[in-house]
Amino acid sequence: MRLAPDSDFVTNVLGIVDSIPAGRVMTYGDVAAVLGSRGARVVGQIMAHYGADVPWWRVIRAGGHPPVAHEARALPHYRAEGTPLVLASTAAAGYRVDYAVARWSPS
DNA sequence: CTGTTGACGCCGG
DNA sequence: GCCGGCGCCAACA
Repeated sequence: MRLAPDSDFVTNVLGIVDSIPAGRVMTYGDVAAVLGSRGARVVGQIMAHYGADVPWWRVIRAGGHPPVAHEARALPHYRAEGTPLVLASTAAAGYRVDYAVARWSPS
């Protein structure tokens, strides 16, 4: 039951994500806000099915964590793009994006 | 129109 | 600072 690939909502979301410059990130909630909606979940759904064509790793959760099942997959991208990261005290705890610095707002 | 499903967000404990 | 619960929005059966 995925969202309509030809829907404006999907097109807008993918467009916004694609407009995020390297080294910057946006939360699902921010992307949804730009669309005038608070459907942060919907944005996640779109990313899950159609995010393959956009830099999905630049879209993170409000807490600064990458998608729950993709943190390891996104890390190399962040390192390559120079995205501000905050390594956890313990290596096992993983890492999180320095949202305060890497935050990006489309103009 | 109602129910179900999420790569989510915020608040309270 | 971590964990759990409730709320939101869009699309499909």
